[in-house]
Amino acid sequence: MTLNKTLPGRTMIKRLVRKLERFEPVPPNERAFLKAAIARVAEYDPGEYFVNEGDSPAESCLVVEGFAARIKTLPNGVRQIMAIHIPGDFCDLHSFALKRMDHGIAALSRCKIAKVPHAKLTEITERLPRLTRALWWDLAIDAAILREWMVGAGRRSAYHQIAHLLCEMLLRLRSVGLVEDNTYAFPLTQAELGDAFGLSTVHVNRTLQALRREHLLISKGRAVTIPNAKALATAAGFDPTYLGLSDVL
Amino acid sequence: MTLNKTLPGRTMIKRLVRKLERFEPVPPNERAFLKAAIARVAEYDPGEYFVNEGDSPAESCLVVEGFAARIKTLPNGVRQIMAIHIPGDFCDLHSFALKRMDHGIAALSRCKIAKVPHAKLTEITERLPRLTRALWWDLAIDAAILREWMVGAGRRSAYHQIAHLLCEMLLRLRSVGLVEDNTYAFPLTQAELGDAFGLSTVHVNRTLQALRREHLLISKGRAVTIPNAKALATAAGFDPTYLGLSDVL
DNA sequence: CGTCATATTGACTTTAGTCAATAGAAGTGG
DNA sequence: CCACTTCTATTGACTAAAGTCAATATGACG
Repeated sequence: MTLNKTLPGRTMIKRLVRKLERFEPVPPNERAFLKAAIARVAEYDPGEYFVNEGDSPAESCLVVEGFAARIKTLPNGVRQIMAIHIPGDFCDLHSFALKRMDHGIAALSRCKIAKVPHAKLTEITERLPRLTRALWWDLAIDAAILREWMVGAGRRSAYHQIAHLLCEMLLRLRSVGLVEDNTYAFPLTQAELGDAFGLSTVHVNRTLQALRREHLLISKGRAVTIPNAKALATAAGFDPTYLGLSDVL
Repeated sequence: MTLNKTLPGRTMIKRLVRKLERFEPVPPNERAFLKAAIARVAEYDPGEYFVNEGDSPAESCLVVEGFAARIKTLPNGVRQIMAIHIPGDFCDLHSFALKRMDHGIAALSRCKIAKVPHAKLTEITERLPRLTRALWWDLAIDAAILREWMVGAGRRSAYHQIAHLLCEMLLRLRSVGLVEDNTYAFPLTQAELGDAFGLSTVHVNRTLQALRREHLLISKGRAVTIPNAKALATAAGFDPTYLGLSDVL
């Protein structure tokens, strides 16, 4: 972990505010409060956990740069990725209510995480009801994404699940300005994709090959290109409503 | 649907308050506010939807009696149950932030549902920060349950998933006083259990038989008895931490 | 008593998992 | 720049969990 306390708060919360404003405008005083709420910023390497299962954290984590994941580890060592977080996401807003974390949070790529003390969140609920509701909305979207994943896990084939995630990431990343030419950074390994969907690495590999064969996906290195978003969405049975985005595909 | 406006608010919110107090005491004024927030109470028959996918509800639903489920239906008609709600649960607290419901809510047994206008929830965020945080905590527990289901869907066998759910329901129902002699009402059909886990009815049936054969489960009609909770929990790999209950198994 | 939903059983199929080997890529230190 | 290690991706052969289809039983209820 690397500490970095000198960056301006403004760029830190830019993407979060952009996201929250999909719900309601965030006036200058709330923006200022959020900016000032960041106690520190830390950097982590891929694979590094910055919140551990069982912890009782005193601060919540805001992703500023890079990708992070919420992960549960079963007694037998098998892992399940519960959520993938991108810049602008509060990855454990809920943790401020929980006594013990039921899952950990790890960096998927090198990433920069802003820490907001729970005391500041409490203060928001005391003094800034509008912002409280905006964060509530963010929690609700987070839960909606989780539900969509749940449907995938229960009812969709490996092929559909992976196609669906690629669509979801396209929209989420686009909404924070991280997609260019239908291309975005996507640092998950095939093993991690398997952990997200409860699939074996082998099966993930074969499914990705199928998607590439059908020209729905081009991947080079850790970046992904979606040549035909509409076709991918159709193949995936993807309906973006749950994301609370108004974006067209 | 049947309307019923005459019941005292007090018994309506008893179980909710009991639950919220696991987080923080709920003083009389907050209790009174909640009581008064109930605009009406409705009754529904098994299978009846009281919130539909795509709705923009103006009120949230508190389960007073009976079981309800949050359900997503895929274009091909396949259903996925996202959550099972019991008395004392707010089943769509999050809906007040969402513009469109990404899932519906249906009665699993005959049930009695108290309706709380979203305006009242907004008022809570304006005037009762403590209660706001308690509800936030409730949302967080809800999400934790969803995550645990997600792990099940991804990483547990049918056998473990079903055993796990039986443990979860035992604790949740006990925490609201609905378990007696290790026995509780459990109105889900085998088809509905399948919808919850993404399993076929046939496979659910065979799995239940296995659990009964091993004397981990006794079921008569719509009631379920867990003769040996510890053994079931071991078989299920069940760790109750995520429920935020201090109950011993 | 008949109807409808629910539960059970058997035979066969499919999806995805496991094991094991190989190939590529990225990163490190000399 | 190269040899070396290590992680990641790919392939093949075989297995197992769970699905599908179809028939039958059981139970609740008007």
